[in-house]
Amino acid sequence: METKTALTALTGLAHTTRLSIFRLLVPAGAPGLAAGQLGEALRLPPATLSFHLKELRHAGLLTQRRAGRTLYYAADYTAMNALLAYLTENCCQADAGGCEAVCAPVPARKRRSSSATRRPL
Amino acid sequence: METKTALTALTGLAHTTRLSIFRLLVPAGAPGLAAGQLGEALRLPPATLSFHLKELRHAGLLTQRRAGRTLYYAADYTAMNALLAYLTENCCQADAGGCEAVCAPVPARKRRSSSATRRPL
DNA sequence: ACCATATTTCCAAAATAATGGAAATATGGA
DNA sequence: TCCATATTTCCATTATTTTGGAAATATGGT
Repeated sequence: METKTALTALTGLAHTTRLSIFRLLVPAGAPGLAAGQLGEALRLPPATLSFHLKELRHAGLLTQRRAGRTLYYAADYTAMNALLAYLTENCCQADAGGCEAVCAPVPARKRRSSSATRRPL
Repeated sequence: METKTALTALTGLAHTTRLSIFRLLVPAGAPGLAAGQLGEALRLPPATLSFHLKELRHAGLLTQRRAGRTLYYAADYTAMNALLAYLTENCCQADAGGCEAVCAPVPARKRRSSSATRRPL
């Protein structure tokens, strides 16, 4: 992934409203949610919502699909994965302690709290 | 991880200069790099560099360590992991296709390009 | 053709973030 | 104490982003 791409993705997520939108869409999967549903859930004026949806879409984080009058937005998992990969690239190159402890994949048995048991999207 | 924390972390990374700094520090591991080294590598005026380092530090992404006159900065892997976990929380809840294909952990054998073979930091 | 709904685009005002020179602080050495 | 090096803080200027009302566009139903 190119730096510029990663940067737009990060900028996309670096805003309260947009992060909320994205996080509503992550569990929603491929069908996604209608713009209206998002607007109601987050209580946003249409223009504001639309602005942020465009932003996220241009950042490659959302896909758009029309069904009749309503536009459905869904999280783009592939883009998300690419971003995560970009951020963690070349981790653990240095051998000085502190890295390995955290870098090592979490053992399958005895999982820690959800925040520590990430798996690829 | 709290939304607010994730948001500061994302805002921290959502800037060319800061993303560059962070990515220089990721492979540098625990010893990190001196502010001066970063400034030289990125050709930044001291005030600008300092501004961004503070930003990253307040975002919890960097740790600071003094050795004599020089300040060393290092990437905070724990914070990074928490952020990644936060972003991917509740992935794959919906069963409609498109998610599983991407969500499934990459098979150990026959690894794809580096951008597809992320492992925890 | 006309009306209703869903959503977007336009745009100007308001808010927020970034830049870098100059002065200040911190540390170490002679 | 005095000087040099490393880095930060101060702060005014400049640049970028966000907001939301009003008007425009898109689609579907009658």
